Formats: sequence, C-alpha cells, structure tokens
Amino acid sequence: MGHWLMKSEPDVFGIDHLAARPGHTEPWDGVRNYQARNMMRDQMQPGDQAFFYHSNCAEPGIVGLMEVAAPARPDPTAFDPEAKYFDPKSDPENPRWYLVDMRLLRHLARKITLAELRAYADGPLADLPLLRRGNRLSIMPVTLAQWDFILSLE
DNA sequence: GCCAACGTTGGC
DNA sequence: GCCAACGTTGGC
Repeated sequence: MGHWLMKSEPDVFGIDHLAARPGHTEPWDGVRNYQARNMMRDQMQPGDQAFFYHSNCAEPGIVGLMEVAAPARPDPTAFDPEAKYFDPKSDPENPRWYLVDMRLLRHLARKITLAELRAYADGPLADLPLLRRGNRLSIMPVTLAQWDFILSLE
C-alpha cells in the first residue's frame, strides 16, 4: 500500500468540503502538472492512503487522512470548455490529464503544521519532498517510515 | 502583497 | 535543443 501527501487550498477545497461530500469522496480534479499526473495515473492504487495538506493559507499543515477510492481515470474537467481547468489539448481519445477519487478517512486530532514538520527536516523527514526548497508538487509520495513518524506527532 | 522558485511555452 | 519570458505556486 502506497502513501501520499496531497495539497489543497482550504479556501478552494478544504477538508471540510471533502467531509461534506456524499460518501466523503471527491474526484481530485484540476491537477495540471505532469509529475503529479504520472503519480496518480501510474502509481496510486485504491486503498493507498494520503495526508490531506492545507496549502496557501495562514497556517499550512496536515489536517486529515484520505484513501484512494478508485483507480485513476481521465479528468473530465479537461474536456469541458466551461471548466476552470479546461485544456483544449486534452483529447477524450487521448486524455492528457487524470484524476483519482479520494475518500476522507478522518480529520487529524490536531493540525500538524508545516513549521512543526520542518523541525525534523534534518532527521526523520530529511527526504520529504514537501520540505525541499522551492517544492511545488501538489501530490508527492511519502515513505512508510515518514508516514508513521508524522502520524506519531499527532 | 511580496517574491523566490519552478514549470511551461514558444521563438529561434 | 536552447533559453528568455511568462504564469503559477505557496510560504511568509
């Protein structure tokens, strides 16, 4: 089973938005980065778990746990001229963008902030992409050791 | 709001 | 294939 970290801006789609969805499940659409797409399309499997990370907000951090609810599929918003993330170069016959459906497992008992994670950047979290300078990946792999360590902070 | 870092685009 | 220009991300 794989482990991941997925960013979302709480003002746009935060953990409470996910909690309010039917089945606590939502298509993780709008990802328009090839590295992130490749991870969703090629590596993420149903049952994989992911941290829900709030980005671009006053206190960024991990706020919940999710699981992959269904295998990757083409992102339909790429085909919709009305959609914010419409991409005319994505052809339904040869889709450019993919998504996975994510289900909320639970909120964390407390937010584990980016500042707190940084305290371990020279230790157990040395290789966590989130802590690398200039990191902009919205989806990234987390090793089992990193996963367990972060959860132990809760 | 600022701005560093990064990915993408497109001219050549 | 190079690389400058541009747009976006995201912490602060």
